[in-house]
Amino acid sequence: MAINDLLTIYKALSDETRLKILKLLEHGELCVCDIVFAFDTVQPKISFHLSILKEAGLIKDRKQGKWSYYSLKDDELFKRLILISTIERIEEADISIEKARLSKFFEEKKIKNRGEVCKC
Amino acid sequence: MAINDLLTIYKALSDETRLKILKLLEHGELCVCDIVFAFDTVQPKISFHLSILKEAGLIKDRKQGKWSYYSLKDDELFKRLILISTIERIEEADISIEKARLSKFFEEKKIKNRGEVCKC
DNA sequence: ACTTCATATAAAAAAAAATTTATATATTGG
DNA sequence: CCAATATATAAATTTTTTTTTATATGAAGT
Repeated sequence: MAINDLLTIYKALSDETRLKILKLLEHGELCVCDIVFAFDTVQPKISFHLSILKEAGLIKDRKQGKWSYYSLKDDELFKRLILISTIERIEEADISIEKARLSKFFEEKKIKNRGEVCKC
Repeated sequence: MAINDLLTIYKALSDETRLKILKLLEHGELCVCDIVFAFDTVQPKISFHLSILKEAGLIKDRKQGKWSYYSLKDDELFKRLILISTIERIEEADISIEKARLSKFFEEKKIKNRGEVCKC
């Protein structure tokens, strides 16, 4: 592994928002708007951070209709190690606000869609 | 581990000079002037990077006379994991120039000190 | 005490990264 | 085809990090 690949990975992990995004993706994929809502911020900011995580090979995306779903990409051993040990080390207290917003967002979508499968 | 500790560690690892310093420390302690020579650069720059690695708890220092000797600090499990997997992943090709300079520096000191124990 | 040498620290300048704001693309439903 | 929505991209601004330059500290030898 060239030193530049290492640098790209560590730089990707050197930002609070990005670490938290990885933590939120712990249990499965989320679309951009989920994450935007979780952080109560603007969409280009989240897209920017997602692009850096993707560039580092730590997440992957899947397009479906208008939506882009992002999830962890841990197919390489080193990245799996990094992801597992990093995500495990982030305490619930440090992500609880974002998780709470996300739950609320999911609730709202459920109500809006009358219990139907999530559209976003 | 609070998210800020993780961030401090990953930020410390997000710089080429610092990764290379860790690699150079793989086999034991070095003083500041060794590292300055290895990188063919100025001393405040190296002191700056050493302070960031130390702040992150990845290296420790030991003062002896005029000299400061730095070495890896892998007493915590997570940091040991990070250090081992990081240093192991840096290829020889990416550090060979610095190592060559360092060897030369050691040789010069040996000659200067007539084979006596390294003073710096 | 004075000078030299190794290192640290501080201030200023330069470079890199993140955020904001605006705009573009592409998909869906009418 | 048109409007609405989700996301991406670009440009401008702000913030953070790194580098450079200058100076300070502190130990060792004279």
